[in-house]
Amino acid sequence: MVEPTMSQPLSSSVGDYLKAVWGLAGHGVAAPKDLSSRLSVSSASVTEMLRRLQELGLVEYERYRGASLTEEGHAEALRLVRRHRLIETFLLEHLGYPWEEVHEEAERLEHAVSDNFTERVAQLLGHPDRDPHGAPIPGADGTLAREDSRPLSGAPVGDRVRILRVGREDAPALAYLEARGLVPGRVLRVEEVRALDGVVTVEDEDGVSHALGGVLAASVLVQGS
Amino acid sequence: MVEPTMSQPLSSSVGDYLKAVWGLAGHGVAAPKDLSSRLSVSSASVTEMLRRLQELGLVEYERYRGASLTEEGHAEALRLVRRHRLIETFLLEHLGYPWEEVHEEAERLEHAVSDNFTERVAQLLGHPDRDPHGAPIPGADGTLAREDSRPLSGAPVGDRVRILRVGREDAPALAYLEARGLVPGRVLRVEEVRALDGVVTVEDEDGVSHALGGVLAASVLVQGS
DNA sequence: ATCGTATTTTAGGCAAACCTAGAAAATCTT
DNA sequence: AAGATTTTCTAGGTTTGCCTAAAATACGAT
Ligand SMILES: [Mn+2]
Ligand SMILES: [Mn+2]
Ligand SMILES: [Mn+2]
Ligand SMILES: [Mn+2]
Repeated sequence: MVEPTMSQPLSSSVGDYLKAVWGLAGHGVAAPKDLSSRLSVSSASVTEMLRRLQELGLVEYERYRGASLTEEGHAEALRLVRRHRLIETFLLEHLGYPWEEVHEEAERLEHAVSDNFTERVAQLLGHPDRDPHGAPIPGADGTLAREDSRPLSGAPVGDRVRILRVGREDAPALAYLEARGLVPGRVLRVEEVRALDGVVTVEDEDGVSHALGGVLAASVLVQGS
Repeated sequence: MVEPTMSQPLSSSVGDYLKAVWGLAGHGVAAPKDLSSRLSVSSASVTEMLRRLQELGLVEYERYRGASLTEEGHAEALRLVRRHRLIETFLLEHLGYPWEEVHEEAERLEHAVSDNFTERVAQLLGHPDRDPHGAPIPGADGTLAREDSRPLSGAPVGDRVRILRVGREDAPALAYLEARGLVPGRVLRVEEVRALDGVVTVEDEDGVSHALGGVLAASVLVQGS
């Protein structure tokens, strides 16, 4: 089913656009505005690139609407996401990087490593299925495990939940969460979800309470414990 | 003494040009023709880039003669060489890459990794002073150990010598040498250096003889055992 | 010293990614 | 249904890094 158009390797810009479309919309349509702000690039640049990506057969693009990934584009995006997440795991586990620093390095390395490198790292790591932030690592065959989690901000008060994943990649937020032990695997009890301002208060296993703003709480993904 | 012009990071092209000047001439002057063939780039491109490198303060360039590295350019070249050689060592020792495949991967990764990454790898490896091909690894402070070796092609017949380094980076030659165990550390006895065609015959520790063409023998660097 | 060859530079182009400014289209508000 | 606002596209421009073809320079050999 996949076109055999294995021409030249794609540039890092192209790759980052594909990842952005995937991250924003999955199989759906990503709006130029959202791509522009996610990639920190002018909307003129987005328009231009989307046209090129369509030319390359990587997205389906409709003017004034946005772009969705073709099968080929989707496969390429997932391949990059796999690399990114494996590299993050490697940096943390083998090079001793702090949790909040792995993302930036991976963002560059994902474009420079070969498939050979990627698979050797996967093997070294024992083929993990989640990265240090709890995000699932796509398989080498392009499959991605279904996610079964809800944002902490929508958890019922009183519930015991386990952090499955942290859907953030900016260093300050990650450093803050790690300092409080709010990392994947941690079990919490939901004390309060305040309607007024969205602040969520939780108690961790050591009896310590943490209050998280609505936006931050929404990026902490949990599953019923 | 080093200018504090720590502006934006240099591109991989710029880095590869600097490494090429260094590899061809060290502190001396590298000719455009040699850069052109080493980098597989037209001479017009070389002229253009040398002008830019001068503009950036990385080389001193004289028309129709070539370019030599400034202090800053030299430092940058050595920094890349350090990365390259550490990465090669890491690929071999920790990811199980075959000897002849490490160079190509390192050639790309050297431009994508951070100093942080590099120094963490150095630590993981125990701060090695030679890479898998026997080439010395520059220190983080920009120092490079003096080399005390001679080409095998110029060794006196009858001498016992130890391979210190293999000055080649193309996969076929490396694969050939490794298949015969002609790698750094191996001790050989020089049986014949034929004036006629430069072919060098050596006997290894297991009593096996090897005949190497003049060009290949010149790239095998040895020291008196 | 001059000729012929090799090397280097110049001139002119091209593609990838970015940008700003302004026009056009879509969407939200009243 | 306008009008105002937001979003997107178009037009035109820049930088980096490469190219080919042709002119200029340097060098080696008679
Ligand atoms: Mn990440
Ligand atoms: Mn990236
Ligand atoms: Mn190498
Ligand atoms: Mn390189």
